[in-house]
Amino acid sequence: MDVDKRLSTSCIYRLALYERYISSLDRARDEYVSSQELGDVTGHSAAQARKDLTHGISLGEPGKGYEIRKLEAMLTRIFGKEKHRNVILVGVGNLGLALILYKGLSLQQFRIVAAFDRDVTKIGKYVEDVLIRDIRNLESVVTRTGADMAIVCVPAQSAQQIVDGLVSAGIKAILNFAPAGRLTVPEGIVLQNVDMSIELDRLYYLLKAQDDSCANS
Amino acid sequence: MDVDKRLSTSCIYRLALYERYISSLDRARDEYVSSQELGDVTGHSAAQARKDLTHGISLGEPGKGYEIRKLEAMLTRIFGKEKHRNVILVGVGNLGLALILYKGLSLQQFRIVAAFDRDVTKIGKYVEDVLIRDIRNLESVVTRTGADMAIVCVPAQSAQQIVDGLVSAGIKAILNFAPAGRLTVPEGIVLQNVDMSIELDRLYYLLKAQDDSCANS
DNA sequence: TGGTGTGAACCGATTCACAGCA
DNA sequence: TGCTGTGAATCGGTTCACACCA
Repeated sequence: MDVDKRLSTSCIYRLALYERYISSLDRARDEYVSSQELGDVTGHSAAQARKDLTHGISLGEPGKGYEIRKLEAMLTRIFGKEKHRNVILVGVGNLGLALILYKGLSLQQFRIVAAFDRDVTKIGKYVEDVLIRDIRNLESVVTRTGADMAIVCVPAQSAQQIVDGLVSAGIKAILNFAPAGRLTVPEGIVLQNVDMSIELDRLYYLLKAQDDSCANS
Repeated sequence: MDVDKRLSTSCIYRLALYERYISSLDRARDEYVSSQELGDVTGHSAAQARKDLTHGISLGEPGKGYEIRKLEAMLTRIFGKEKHRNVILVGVGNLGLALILYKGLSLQQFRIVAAFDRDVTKIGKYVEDVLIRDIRNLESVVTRTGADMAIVCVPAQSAQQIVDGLVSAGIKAILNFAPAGRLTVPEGIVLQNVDMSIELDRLYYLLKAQDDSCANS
Protein backbone atom coordinates (compact mmCIF):
# COMPACT_ATOMS: atom_id res chain seq x y z
CA MET A 1 0.00 0.00 0.00
CA ASP A 2 0.89 3.64 -0.20
CA VAL A 3 1.23 4.83 3.36
CA ASP A 4 3.60 2.54 5.14
CA LYS A 5 3.99 3.94 8.63
CA ARG A 6 2.21 6.30 10.96
CA LEU A 7 2.58 9.96 10.07
CA SER A 8 3.30 12.43 12.83
CA THR A 9 0.69 14.91 13.95
CA SER A 10 2.51 17.84 12.42
CA CYS A 11 3.02 15.97 9.19
CA ILE A 12 -0.71 15.28 8.90
CA TYR A 13 -1.36 18.94 9.52
CA ARG A 14 0.98 19.97 6.74
CA LEU A 15 -0.46 17.39 4.37
CA ALA A 16 -3.92 18.79 5.01
CA LEU A 17 -2.58 22.21 4.14
CA TYR A 18 -1.05 20.93 0.90
CA GLU A 19 -4.34 19.29 0.07
CA ARG A 20 -6.21 22.50 0.56
CA TYR A 21 -3.67 24.46 -1.40
CA ILE A 22 -3.63 22.31 -4.49
CA SER A 23 -7.40 22.04 -4.51
CA SER A 24 -7.47 25.84 -4.63
CA LEU A 25 -5.11 25.82 -7.60
CA ASP A 26 -6.25 26.55 -11.09
CA ARG A 27 -5.62 23.20 -12.72
CA ALA A 28 -5.40 24.79 -16.14
CA ARG A 29 -2.67 27.19 -15.14
CA ASP A 30 0.00 24.73 -14.15
CA GLU A 31 0.59 21.03 -14.31
CA TYR A 32 3.23 20.88 -11.61
CA VAL A 33 4.00 22.30 -8.18
CA SER A 34 7.45 22.46 -6.66
CA SER A 35 8.37 21.48 -3.14
CA GLN A 36 9.43 25.10 -2.68
CA GLU A 37 5.91 26.28 -3.39
CA LEU A 38 4.40 23.71 -1.04
CA GLY A 39 6.88 24.60 1.65
CA ASP A 40 5.75 28.21 1.49
CA VAL A 41 2.15 27.12 2.02
CA THR A 42 2.91 25.67 5.41
CA GLY A 43 5.63 28.10 6.34
CA HIS A 44 8.23 25.35 6.34
CA SER A 45 11.17 24.53 4.11
CA ALA A 46 11.10 22.88 0.72
CA ALA A 47 13.03 19.96 2.18
CA GLN A 48 10.25 19.48 4.71
CA ALA A 49 7.65 19.35 1.97
CA ARG A 50 9.69 16.76 0.06
CA LYS A 51 10.07 14.62 3.16
CA ASP A 52 6.34 14.84 3.82
CA LEU A 53 5.47 13.74 0.33
CA THR A 54 7.90 10.82 0.12
CA HIS A 55 6.14 9.28 3.09
CA GLY A 56 3.76 8.01 0.46
CA ILE A 57 4.95 6.87 -2.93
CA SER A 58 7.61 9.02 -4.49
CA LEU A 59 5.88 10.91 -7.22
CA GLY A 60 7.98 13.94 -7.94
CA GLU A 61 9.80 14.39 -11.20
CA PRO A 62 13.25 15.93 -10.92
CA GLY A 63 13.46 19.25 -12.69
CA LYS A 64 9.70 19.62 -12.97
CA GLY A 65 8.14 19.12 -9.57
CA TYR A 66 5.05 17.20 -8.52
CA GLU A 67 2.29 16.51 -10.98
CA ILE A 68 -0.76 18.12 -9.43
CA ARG A 69 -3.13 15.40 -10.56
CA LYS A 70 -1.12 12.63 -8.94
CA LEU A 71 -0.46 14.65 -5.81
CA GLU A 72 -4.13 15.36 -5.42
CA ALA A 73 -4.98 11.70 -5.89
CA MET A 74 -2.52 10.72 -3.17
CA LEU A 75 -3.80 13.30 -0.69
CA THR A 76 -7.36 12.41 -1.50
CA ARG A 77 -6.61 8.82 -0.60
CA ILE A 78 -4.81 9.72 2.61
CA PHE A 79 -7.68 11.84 3.86
CA GLY A 80 -10.40 9.58 2.49
CA LYS A 81 -11.93 12.37 0.46
CA GLU A 82 -13.00 10.03 -2.30
CA LYS A 83 -16.20 9.18 -0.52
CA HIS A 84 -18.61 10.87 1.86
CA ARG A 85 -18.35 10.22 5.52
CA ASN A 86 -21.29 10.33 7.89
CA VAL A 87 -20.72 12.17 11.13
CA ILE A 88 -23.05 12.69 14.05
CA LEU A 89 -23.02 15.57 16.49
CA VAL A 90 -24.00 15.56 20.14
CA GLY A 91 -24.95 18.72 21.99
CA VAL A 92 -26.78 21.36 20.00
CA GLY A 93 -25.75 24.38 22.03
CA ASN A 94 -24.30 27.45 20.38
CA LEU A 95 -21.14 25.69 19.36
CA GLY A 96 -22.96 22.62 18.09
CA LEU A 97 -25.26 24.86 16.10
CA ALA A 98 -22.30 26.72 14.65
CA LEU A 99 -20.68 23.48 13.57
CA ILE A 100 -23.85 22.17 11.92
CA LEU A 101 -24.14 25.41 10.00
CA TYR A 102 -20.43 25.61 9.24
CA LYS A 103 -20.04 25.41 5.48
CA GLY A 104 -16.44 24.35 5.77
CA LEU A 105 -17.42 20.83 6.74
CA SER A 106 -19.75 20.20 3.85
CA LEU A 107 -17.05 21.39 1.49
CA GLN A 108 -15.08 18.42 2.73
CA GLN A 109 -16.32 14.87 2.61
CA PHE A 110 -17.95 15.13 6.01
CA ARG A 111 -21.70 15.20 6.38
CA ILE A 112 -23.41 15.78 9.68
CA VAL A 113 -26.31 13.38 9.31
CA ALA A 114 -27.82 13.63 12.74
CA ALA A 115 -27.69 15.76 15.85
CA PHE A 116 -28.59 14.83 19.40
CA ASP A 117 -29.53 16.72 22.49
CA ARG A 118 -31.17 15.98 25.80
CA ASP A 119 -33.18 19.20 25.83
CA VAL A 120 -36.78 18.26 24.92
CA THR A 121 -37.50 21.73 23.57
CA LYS A 122 -34.89 21.19 20.88
CA ILE A 123 -35.73 17.62 19.98
CA GLY A 124 -37.72 17.28 16.77
CA LYS A 125 -36.58 20.60 15.34
CA TYR A 126 -34.44 20.97 12.27
CA VAL A 127 -31.25 22.95 11.89
CA GLU A 128 -30.95 23.39 8.18
CA ASP A 129 -31.73 19.80 7.12
CA VAL A 130 -30.38 18.14 10.24
CA LEU A 131 -32.97 16.73 12.61
CA ILE A 132 -32.27 17.08 16.32
CA ARG A 133 -33.03 13.80 18.03
CA ASP A 134 -33.32 12.40 21.47
CA ILE A 135 -30.00 11.18 22.73
CA ARG A 136 -31.65 7.87 23.56
CA ASN A 137 -31.99 7.11 19.86
CA LEU A 138 -28.24 7.31 19.45
CA GLU A 139 -27.62 3.64 18.91
CA SER A 140 -30.25 3.06 16.24
CA VAL A 141 -29.22 6.15 14.28
CA VAL A 142 -25.56 5.17 14.36
CA THR A 143 -26.45 1.72 13.08
CA ARG A 144 -28.73 3.04 10.37
CA THR A 145 -26.42 5.78 9.06
CA GLY A 146 -23.23 3.82 9.44
CA ALA A 147 -21.61 6.87 11.03
CA ASP A 148 -18.31 6.11 12.73
CA MET A 149 -17.25 9.64 13.63
CA ALA A 150 -18.83 11.95 16.17
CA ILE A 151 -18.45 15.54 17.29
CA VAL A 152 -19.09 16.25 20.96
CA CYS A 153 -20.15 19.74 22.07
CA VAL A 154 -21.82 19.02 25.38
CA PRO A 155 -20.99 20.65 28.72
CA ALA A 156 -17.82 19.37 30.37
CA GLN A 157 -19.60 17.46 33.09
CA SER A 158 -21.60 15.29 30.67
CA ALA A 159 -18.72 14.70 28.28
CA GLN A 160 -17.41 11.41 29.64
CA GLN A 161 -20.88 9.92 29.83
CA ILE A 162 -21.64 10.96 26.24
CA VAL A 163 -18.32 9.60 25.03
CA ASP A 164 -19.05 6.27 26.70
CA GLY A 165 -22.44 6.17 25.03
CA LEU A 166 -20.94 6.94 21.64
CA VAL A 167 -18.36 4.21 22.01
CA SER A 168 -20.90 1.60 22.94
CA ALA A 169 -23.09 2.71 20.03
CA GLY A 170 -20.21 1.86 17.72
CA ILE A 171 -18.54 5.22 17.09
CA LYS A 172 -14.83 4.83 16.37
CA ALA A 173 -13.53 8.41 16.31
CA ILE A 174 -14.54 11.41 18.40
CA LEU A 175 -13.77 15.09 18.06
CA ASN A 176 -14.40 16.61 21.45
CA PHE A 177 -15.00 20.31 22.07
CA ALA A 178 -16.02 19.95 25.69
CA PRO A 179 -13.39 21.46 27.99
CA ALA A 180 -13.34 18.33 30.10
CA GLY A 181 -10.22 17.20 31.86
CA ARG A 182 -9.03 13.83 30.65
CA LEU A 183 -11.63 11.81 28.81
CA THR A 184 -10.95 8.11 28.64
CA VAL A 185 -11.79 5.88 25.71
CA PRO A 186 -11.16 2.18 25.18
CA GLU A 187 -8.21 0.98 23.15
CA GLY A 188 -8.88 1.34 19.45
CA ILE A 189 -11.06 4.43 19.72
CA VAL A 190 -9.61 7.70 18.48
CA LEU A 191 -10.23 10.83 20.53
CA GLN A 192 -9.15 14.34 19.66
CA ASN A 193 -9.71 17.39 21.79
CA VAL A 194 -10.17 20.98 20.71
CA ASP A 195 -10.27 23.39 23.59
CA MET A 196 -10.90 27.05 22.92
CA SER A 197 -9.80 28.26 26.30
CA ILE A 198 -6.54 26.35 26.16
CA GLU A 199 -5.91 27.87 22.75
CA LEU A 200 -6.40 31.30 24.28
CA ASP A 201 -4.13 30.42 27.17
CA ARG A 202 -1.46 29.35 24.73
CA LEU A 203 -1.95 32.49 22.69
CA TYR A 204 -1.56 34.60 25.79
CA TYR A 205 1.61 32.79 26.78
CA LEU A 206 3.11 33.35 23.34
CA LEU A 207 2.14 37.00 23.48
CA LYS A 208 3.80 37.44 26.84
CA ALA A 209 6.92 35.54 25.75
CA GLN A 210 7.10 37.81 22.72
CA ASP A 211 6.81 40.93 24.85
CA ASP A 212 9.46 39.73 27.26
CA SER A 213 11.94 38.99 24.53
CA CYS A 214 11.36 42.45 23.08
CA ALA A 215 11.85 44.04 26.46
CA ASN A 216 15.12 42.20 26.94
CA SER A 217 16.53 43.13 23.59
CA MET B 1 12.35 35.86 36.83
CA ASP B 2 10.43 32.65 36.94
CA VAL B 3 10.23 31.43 33.39
CA ASP B 4 13.68 31.51 31.86
CA LYS B 5 13.31 30.20 28.35
CA ARG B 6 10.59 29.55 25.79
CA LEU B 7 8.37 26.62 26.59
CA SER B 8 7.44 24.22 23.81
CA THR B 9 3.92 24.11 22.45
CA SER B 10 3.20 20.74 24.00
CA CYS B 11 4.61 21.87 27.31
CA ILE B 12 2.28 24.87 27.37
CA TYR B 13 -0.59 22.57 26.60
CA ARG B 14 0.26 20.30 29.51
CA LEU B 15 0.75 23.25 31.85
CA ALA B 16 -2.70 24.49 30.93
CA LEU B 17 -4.06 21.07 31.78
CA TYR B 18 -2.29 21.09 35.14
CA GLU B 19 -3.69 24.52 35.80
CA ARG B 20 -7.20 23.38 35.06
CA TYR B 21 -6.76 20.26 37.14
CA ILE B 22 -5.51 21.91 40.29
CA SER B 23 -8.12 24.63 40.05
CA SER B 24 -10.72 21.85 40.07
CA LEU B 25 -9.19 20.37 43.17
CA ASP B 26 -10.79 20.68 46.55
CA ARG B 27 -8.22 22.79 48.33
CA ALA B 28 -9.37 21.54 51.70
CA ARG B 29 -8.87 17.91 50.85
CA ASP B 30 -5.17 17.93 50.08
CA GLU B 31 -2.25 20.24 50.43
CA TYR B 32 -0.02 18.52 47.92
CA VAL B 33 -0.13 16.88 44.49
CA SER B 34 2.44 14.43 43.24
CA SER B 35 4.04 14.45 39.82
CA GLN B 36 2.44 11.05 39.30
CA GLU B 37 -1.02 12.55 39.73
CA LEU B 38 -0.25 15.42 37.36
CA GLY B 39 1.18 13.02 34.83
CA ASP B 40 -2.09 11.11 34.82
CA VAL B 41 -3.99 14.31 34.07
CA THR B 42 -2.22 14.79 30.76
CA GLY B 43 -1.76 11.13 29.97
CA HIS B 44 2.01 11.45 30.24
CA SER B 45 4.58 10.15 32.69
CA ALA B 46 5.39 11.50 36.12
CA ALA B 47 8.87 12.37 34.87
CA GLN B 48 7.32 14.51 32.18
CA ALA B 49 5.28 16.40 34.73
CA ARG B 50 8.38 17.03 36.86
CA LYS B 51 10.34 18.30 33.86
CA ASP B 52 7.48 20.60 32.95
CA LEU B 53 7.31 22.08 36.39
CA THR B 54 11.02 22.65 36.87
CA HIS B 55 10.96 24.93 33.85
CA GLY B 56 9.84 27.50 36.35
CA ILE B 57 11.24 27.63 39.85
CA SER B 58 11.68 24.28 41.50
CA LEU B 59 8.95 24.07 44.06
CA GLY B 60 8.41 20.43 44.82
CA GLU B 61 9.23 18.95 48.19
CA PRO B 62 10.80 15.49 48.10
CA GLY B 63 8.61 12.90 49.77
CA LYS B 64 5.54 15.15 49.75
CA GLY B 65 4.99 16.51 46.28
CA TYR B 66 4.03 19.98 45.07
CA GLU B 67 2.28 22.37 47.36
CA ILE B 68 -0.95 23.20 45.56
CA ARG B 69 -0.97 26.83 46.61
CA LYS B 70 2.49 27.50 45.22
CA LEU B 71 1.86 25.51 42.08
CA GLU B 72 -1.30 27.42 41.41
CA ALA B 73 0.49 30.72 41.93
CA MET B 74 3.15 29.75 39.42
CA LEU B 75 0.65 28.63 36.77
CA THR B 76 -1.46 31.69 37.37
CA ARG B 77 1.55 33.84 36.63
CA ILE B 78 2.51 31.88 33.52
CA PHE B 79 -0.95 32.20 32.03
CA GLY B 80 -1.55 35.71 33.26
CA LYS B 81 -4.68 34.72 35.14
CA GLU B 82 -4.10 37.24 37.88
CA LYS B 83 -5.77 39.98 35.90
CA HIS B 84 -8.52 40.27 33.31
CA ARG B 85 -7.66 40.49 29.70
CA ASN B 86 -9.75 42.31 27.13
CA VAL B 87 -10.35 40.48 23.89
CA ILE B 88 -12.21 41.58 20.80
CA LEU B 89 -13.96 39.35 18.30
CA VAL B 90 -14.43 39.93 14.60
CA GLY B 91 -17.11 38.15 12.60
CA VAL B 92 -20.37 37.46 14.41
CA GLY B 93 -21.51 34.49 12.38
CA ASN B 94 -22.58 31.28 14.04
CA LEU B 95 -19.15 30.50 15.32
CA GLY B 96 -18.51 34.03 16.54
CA LEU B 97 -21.85 33.96 18.30
CA ALA B 98 -20.99 30.64 19.91
CA LEU B 99 -17.69 31.99 21.18
CA ILE B 100 -19.28 35.12 22.64
CA LEU B 101 -21.79 32.96 24.45
CA TYR B 102 -19.22 30.35 25.44
CA LYS B 103 -19.05 30.32 29.22
CA GLY B 104 -15.65 28.70 29.21
CA LEU B 105 -13.95 31.95 28.29
CA SER B 106 -15.46 34.04 31.02
CA LEU B 107 -14.40 31.41 33.51
CA GLN B 108 -10.88 32.29 32.48
CA GLN B 109 -9.44 35.76 32.61
CA PHE B 110 -10.60 36.57 29.11
CA ARG B 111 -13.40 39.01 28.48
CA ILE B 112 -14.85 39.64 25.07
CA VAL B 113 -15.40 43.37 25.31
CA ALA B 114 -16.47 44.10 21.76
CA ALA B 115 -17.58 42.35 18.61
CA PHE B 116 -17.38 43.56 15.04
CA ASP B 117 -19.15 42.70 11.84
CA ARG B 118 -19.65 44.26 8.45
CA ASP B 119 -23.29 43.19 8.20
CA VAL B 120 -25.38 46.30 8.89
CA THR B 121 -28.34 44.23 10.09
CA LYS B 122 -26.21 42.97 12.98
CA ILE B 123 -24.51 46.21 13.91
CA GLY B 124 -25.98 47.88 16.97
CA LYS B 125 -27.43 44.69 18.39
CA TYR B 126 -26.31 43.06 21.59
CA VAL B 127 -25.28 39.48 22.15
CA GLU B 128 -25.62 39.06 25.84
CA ASP B 129 -23.85 42.26 26.95
CA VAL B 130 -21.54 42.52 23.97
CA LEU B 131 -22.37 45.23 21.45
CA ILE B 132 -21.83 44.42 17.79
CA ARG B 133 -20.10 47.33 16.11
CA ASP B 134 -19.14 48.46 12.70
CA ILE B 135 -15.77 47.10 11.70
CA ARG B 136 -14.72 50.64 10.83
CA ASN B 137 -14.71 51.54 14.52
CA LEU B 138 -12.10 48.90 15.19
CA GLU B 139 -9.21 51.20 15.86
CA SER B 140 -10.95 53.48 18.35
CA VAL B 141 -12.39 50.56 20.30
CA VAL B 142 -9.03 48.83 20.51
CA THR B 143 -7.46 52.00 21.80
CA ARG B 144 -10.23 52.63 24.32
CA THR B 145 -10.44 49.10 25.72
CA GLY B 146 -6.72 48.41 25.61
CA ALA B 147 -7.44 45.01 24.05
CA ASP B 148 -4.39 43.34 22.62
CA MET B 149 -5.90 39.98 21.70
CA ALA B 150 -8.45 39.24 19.00
CA ILE B 151 -10.50 36.29 17.82
CA VAL B 152 -11.21 36.10 14.10
CA CYS B 153 -14.25 34.20 12.82
CA VAL B 154 -14.79 35.76 9.42
CA PRO B 155 -15.03 33.89 6.11
CA ALA B 156 -11.72 32.68 4.69
CA GLN B 157 -11.56 35.22 1.91
CA SER B 158 -11.75 38.23 4.25
CA ALA B 159 -9.39 36.82 6.85
CA GLN B 160 -6.12 38.35 5.66
CA GLN B 161 -7.68 41.77 5.28
CA ILE B 162 -9.17 41.60 8.78
CA VAL B 163 -5.90 40.43 10.25
CA ASP B 164 -4.10 43.33 8.61
CA GLY B 165 -6.65 45.72 10.05
CA LEU B 166 -6.28 44.22 13.52
CA VAL B 167 -2.52 44.52 13.40
CA SER B 168 -2.60 48.14 12.35
CA ALA B 169 -5.15 48.85 15.08
CA GLY B 170 -2.62 47.62 17.61
CA ILE B 171 -3.65 44.02 18.27
CA LYS B 172 -0.71 41.85 19.25
CA ALA B 173 -2.15 38.33 19.31
CA ILE B 174 -4.75 36.72 17.08
CA LEU B 175 -6.67 33.47 17.37
CA ASN B 176 -7.93 32.69 13.91
CA PHE B 177 -10.81 30.33 13.16
CA ALA B 178 -11.08 31.18 9.47
CA PRO B 179 -10.01 28.25 7.32
CA ALA B 180 -7.73 30.50 5.30
CA GLY B 181 -4.55 29.19 3.79
CA ARG B 182 -1.51 30.93 5.15
CA LEU B 183 -2.17 34.21 6.88
CA THR B 184 0.80 36.49 7.19
CA VAL B 185 1.48 38.79 10.11
CA PRO B 186 4.39 41.12 10.77
CA GLU B 187 7.25 40.11 13.03
CA GLY B 188 6.26 40.40 16.67
CA ILE B 189 2.59 39.55 16.17
CA VAL B 190 1.39 36.17 17.41
CA LEU B 191 -1.03 34.22 15.26
CA GLN B 192 -2.66 30.91 16.12
CA ASN B 193 -4.97 28.96 13.86
CA VAL B 194 -7.78 26.64 14.82
CA ASP B 195 -9.28 24.86 11.87
CA MET B 196 -12.25 22.56 12.39
CA SER B 197 -12.02 20.84 9.07
CA ILE B 198 -8.33 20.09 9.47
CA GLU B 199 -9.12 18.62 12.87
CA LEU B 200 -11.67 16.36 11.22
CA ASP B 201 -9.18 15.42 8.51
CA ARG B 202 -6.67 14.51 11.17
CA LEU B 203 -9.26 12.54 13.08
CA TYR B 204 -10.16 10.63 9.97
CA TYR B 205 -6.54 9.84 9.24
CA LEU B 206 -6.03 8.50 12.75
CA LEU B 207 -9.18 6.43 12.46
CA LYS B 208 -8.01 4.92 9.20
CA ALA B 209 -4.52 4.27 10.56
CA GLN B 210 -6.11 2.55 13.54
CA ASP B 211 -8.26 0.36 11.31
CA ASP B 212 -5.34 -0.58 9.12
CA SER B 213 -3.18 -1.62 12.04
CA CYS B 214 -6.03 -3.78 13.34
CA ALA B 215 -6.51 -5.37 9.96
CA ASN B 216 -2.82 -6.23 9.75
CA SER B 217 -2.63 -7.81 13.14
C1' DT C 1 20.16 24.32 -14.61
C1' DG C 2 16.21 23.13 -11.66
C1' DG C 3 14.18 20.22 -8.63
C1' DT C 4 13.61 15.51 -6.43
C1' DG C 5 15.09 11.82 -3.02
C1' DT C 6 17.75 10.70 0.85
C1' DG C 7 21.39 9.67 4.18
C1' DA C 8 23.75 12.34 7.77
C1' DA C 9 23.76 15.85 11.12
C1' DC C 10 21.24 18.47 14.22
C1' DC C 11 18.12 19.69 17.60
C1' DG C 12 14.55 19.43 20.85
C1' DA C 13 11.49 16.78 23.53
C1' DT C 14 10.60 12.62 26.11
C1' DT C 15 12.05 8.83 28.95
C1' DC C 16 15.14 6.54 32.12
C1' DA C 17 17.72 5.93 36.11
C1' DC C 18 19.31 7.33 40.09
C1' DA C 19 21.20 10.59 43.55
C1' DG C 20 19.45 13.18 47.35
C1' DC C 21 16.33 14.96 50.61
C1' DA C 22 12.26 14.78 54.11
C1' DT D 1 10.15 4.78 52.11
C1' DG D 2 8.30 8.25 48.88
C1' DC D 3 8.89 11.61 45.78
C1' DT D 4 11.58 15.42 43.70
C1' DG D 5 15.40 17.12 40.61
C1' DT D 6 18.40 16.13 36.98
C1' DG D 7 22.09 14.38 34.02
C1' DA D 8 22.33 10.71 30.51
C1' DA D 9 20.27 8.05 26.98
C1' DT D 10 16.86 7.82 23.61
C1' DC D 11 13.73 8.88 20.27
C1' DG D 12 11.66 11.51 16.55
C1' DG D 13 11.29 15.32 13.68
C1' DT D 14 13.60 18.97 11.05
C1' DT D 15 17.33 20.73 8.45
C1' DC D 16 21.37 20.20 5.53
C1' DA D 17 23.99 18.71 1.78
C1' DC D 18 24.48 16.47 -2.07
C1' DA D 19 23.95 12.66 -5.46
C1' DC D 20 21.08 12.00 -9.25
C1' DC D 21 17.75 12.64 -12.91
C1' DA D 22 15.22 15.37 -16.74
